[in-house]
Amino acid sequence: MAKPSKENTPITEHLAYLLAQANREINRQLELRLSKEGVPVEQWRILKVLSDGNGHSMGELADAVLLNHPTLTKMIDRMVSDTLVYRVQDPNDRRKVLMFISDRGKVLCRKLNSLAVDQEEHILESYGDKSTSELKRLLESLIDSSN
Amino acid sequence: MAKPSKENTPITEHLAYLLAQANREINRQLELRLSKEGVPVEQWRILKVLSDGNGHSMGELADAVLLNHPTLTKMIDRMVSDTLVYRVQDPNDRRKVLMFISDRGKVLCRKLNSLAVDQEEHILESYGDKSTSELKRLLESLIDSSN
DNA sequence: CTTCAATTCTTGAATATTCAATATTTCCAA
DNA sequence: TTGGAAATATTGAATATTCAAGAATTGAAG
Repeated sequence: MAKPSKENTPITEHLAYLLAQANREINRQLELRLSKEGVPVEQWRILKVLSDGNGHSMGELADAVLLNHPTLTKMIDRMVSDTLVYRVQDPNDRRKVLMFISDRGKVLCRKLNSLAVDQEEHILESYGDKSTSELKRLLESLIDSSN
Repeated sequence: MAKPSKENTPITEHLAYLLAQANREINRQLELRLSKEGVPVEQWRILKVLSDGNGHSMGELADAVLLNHPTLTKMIDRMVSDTLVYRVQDPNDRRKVLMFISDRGKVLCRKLNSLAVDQEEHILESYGDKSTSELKRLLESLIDSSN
């Protein structure tokens, strides 16, 4: 009996591939909902992070919304033009810029949240309560174990 | 007691966000390994799909490797320049192009496979056998339930 | 103090991706 | 048959992302 080799495992069985595929699909669905308000997923994430009302530096934001710095800077430029967020120089460390959400941003964020909740509920229905929370748990622990 | 509302759930608890985060992290690690051979993850996927020796049309490939058509076309152009793959017009349907892997592509693919296996083994170690297979199972079923 | 390395953010050029339009071939209904 | 709609792949322009470099500020060692 030959020693089992993983070297020609089909791509569809790799964890990296399954994650990419699931992410792509769920993201596509979310995009579809949020497009009702003409907002890309990343902007919703930004608004959501800022909606705690506190100032967040660009670096902090970039980490939180999974974008690298230059991409975030350019996206924020657009959102500032749309008056969804605004910049304030950090008084304690003038290298930093603190981002805040505007009133207009808050209103938009609420609409987007409810569209996103719709999606989560749709997933819960078709995929099941139990599977969803179990999947979330496993993903969190995978992320933890990767640091 | 207020009715529990999901509308201000932190972003980190959304399934879409957890998937994006996990995908980003695992993909980053894989990228790092494959960069030893200077090959992007998508090219490895392409080689892997083609390494069954059969011809695959561009549409089929695009689905399999999670790229849209124009992006794939341009990536394939590069891989043809590198003589990793080659195009053949499908004799049965001349709208289609069949992609094949070259000998050079096969050699490279074997090296890449073993780098990828390294990663999967690293995940198994730090994350555990049980969690990994359970996560894979749940991801597969999520993908299924999304179609 | 002063100098120099580290941190933070932005910019511009290079690169990659996407959208819409095009070309080719096949399919099918009239 | 044939004429038009559908399927397949590519192209080019518009857009977005990334990489490397730069500007400003802080921190800290000498």
